[in-house]
Amino acid sequence: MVRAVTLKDIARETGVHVSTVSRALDPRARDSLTDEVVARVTETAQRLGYRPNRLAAGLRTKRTKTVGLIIPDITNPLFPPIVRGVESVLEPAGYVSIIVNTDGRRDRERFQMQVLMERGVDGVVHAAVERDDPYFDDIRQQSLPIVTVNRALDFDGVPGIVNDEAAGITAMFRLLHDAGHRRIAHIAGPQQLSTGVERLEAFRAAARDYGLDVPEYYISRSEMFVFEEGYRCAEQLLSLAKRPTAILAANDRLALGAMRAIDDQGLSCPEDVSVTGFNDSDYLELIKPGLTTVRVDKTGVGQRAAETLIAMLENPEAERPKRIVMPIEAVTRESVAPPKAD
Amino acid sequence: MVRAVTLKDIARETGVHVSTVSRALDPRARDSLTDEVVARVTETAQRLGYRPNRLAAGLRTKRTKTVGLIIPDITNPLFPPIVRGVESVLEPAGYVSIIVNTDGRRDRERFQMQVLMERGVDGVVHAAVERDDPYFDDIRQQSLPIVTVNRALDFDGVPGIVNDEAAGITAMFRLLHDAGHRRIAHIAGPQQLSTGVERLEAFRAAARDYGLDVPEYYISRSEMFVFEEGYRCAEQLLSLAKRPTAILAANDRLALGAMRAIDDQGLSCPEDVSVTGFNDSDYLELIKPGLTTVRVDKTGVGQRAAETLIAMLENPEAERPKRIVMPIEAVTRESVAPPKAD
DNA sequence: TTGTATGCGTTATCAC
DNA sequence: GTGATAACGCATACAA
Repeated sequence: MVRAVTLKDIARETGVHVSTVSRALDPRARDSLTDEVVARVTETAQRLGYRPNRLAAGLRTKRTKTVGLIIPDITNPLFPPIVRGVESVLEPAGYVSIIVNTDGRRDRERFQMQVLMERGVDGVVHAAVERDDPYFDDIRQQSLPIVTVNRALDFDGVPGIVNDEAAGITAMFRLLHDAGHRRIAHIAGPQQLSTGVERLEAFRAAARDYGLDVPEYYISRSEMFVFEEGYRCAEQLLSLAKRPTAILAANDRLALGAMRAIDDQGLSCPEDVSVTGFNDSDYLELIKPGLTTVRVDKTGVGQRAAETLIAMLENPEAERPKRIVMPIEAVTRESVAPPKAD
Repeated sequence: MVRAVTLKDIARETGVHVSTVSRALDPRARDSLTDEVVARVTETAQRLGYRPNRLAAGLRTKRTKTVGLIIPDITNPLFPPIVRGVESVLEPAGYVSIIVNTDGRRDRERFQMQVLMERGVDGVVHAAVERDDPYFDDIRQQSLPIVTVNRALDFDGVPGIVNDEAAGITAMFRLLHDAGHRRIAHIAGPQQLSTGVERLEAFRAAARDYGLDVPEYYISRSEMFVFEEGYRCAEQLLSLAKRPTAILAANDRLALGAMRAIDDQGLSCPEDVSVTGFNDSDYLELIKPGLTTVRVDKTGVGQRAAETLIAMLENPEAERPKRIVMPIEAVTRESVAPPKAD
């Protein structure tokens, strides 16, 4: 930190008291002062290059205009656009964010939450929640405002901005079914994440709606939303006697892993096996075959999350939304084709 | 912010004075106290779940254990690994970072720097500097410790962690030359960035070393390191009467744009035109043909930058390094092939 | 070895 | 309308 211009300096310079300077610089208190004083103070502040010390203000007011942003891993391409969305709303409102990574580990989640509390964050945008984080009870008791984004908690009380998982999965299922597929397998996401369970449930529901009886061995559960797990699960599915003709993966990274596995087995996508993803990650348009997937508005969820949090901060009494579901869009590329005749 | 346990609470509970509690919790002051008191205080702190208020401490000590991290745009895949590198070093040292995006705009750079100063950051890791930022003079006078990463300033006094641009470009040039190319063009990066100029200089030097006379019209200057600019510059180069057989691009995104342009002209890479990039962005292994490029240790530069900054913070008197150059590695994939016979 | 007093920069609550 | 004063939570120089 660095010696900076303070209210005291301006007070000395203008010949008024510090508290007057403080008022003159506060839009809400300004009108109790003479226009002349306000003008002199603001001019001097400008001239001296005054910048408020947020630490001191925060110490006094208990509001730091800082929010925590908890994400699993910034190198996962899903999150940078969410982060930008959050910040695009925070910045004009005068907030900054402190970003912390959990790497999907619960102990780190708790630890990082403590780190944020030490810094006196006004609230938290949480993009790394697991369905049943037990420590959330504590958090709620401390009444620290939290909004989850992309994922949701199993219980209410914490607003969550999520995507329309059901619509997305249904759209992918329909695409595959319409192309003629009847042996459709699912690579499910981790079941401790809301996205994992909801997409699996939606898959089952879609199958039911289409009157398709999907055997249990057509559902392969991944441990994490990563390429390697997609590869592993796809290998399993492809080795089945009754090989599926299509794989509906719970996200893009799983889908990419599956595509690689298909390739490595001497098969090809989409001729032998069709594949779909979820998220529409940024770089997907560059790969071949283009992955048919569900586009989610990553920036949008981030923005909504930030807006929701700020609303909670500026108006603590207002009723909090429970869950905001954002619309999705199906993106058709080349990874889906009709199944080969048997 | 939320009502938390303070030193005062612990003092009341243990029957000693606040200052004693403060000392007992400070490793450097601890040894001036009775073991018994230290034990009682730490036990109580533990039990009550005490967490220091960093704002108050920072207000008092002028050190917040917070650093600013200025980047152009977190959605540019080059930066997340750098950010992780920085944080992997900051976190164990008890620091957090406030990340701000400049979008490559100077006015935003200044503004964000102000934002960081208001927050009392101890120092800044700057990944978005332009070569001759004029306001850097001010900054240096304020003696706010700064380290640049990935890019460098033209003048000394601010340590910079950079990659070995010359070695990277030379390696790509050699690959192309060894494959038989003699008509090698360059898509240069923006010349207000150190990476842009240094890679262009290195290109010229390499050509000289290989006794190749590269005409000026084989050098196409991009305005930004983006796909679209790579496309535009490549179109220019491909429309030349004496079409180059290889394009050495100043980074991966320019290279990808060039590949698309080649494709759109009915040509193919690498059969008709070879292409190389720089950075080895994360998703490159997924695209076809695989891009031959320069791998830079993104996490590594981030780590070194954080280490350097922390060293400056903890030991302000020590001499500061001027420039740290990190080694690179050539990555050979499929985008380079011998030129077609004329 | 421990307690007392003070101040970091700001804002809020009093007076005048 | 403006000034004086206290307090936020902590760290430290000084006393005892």
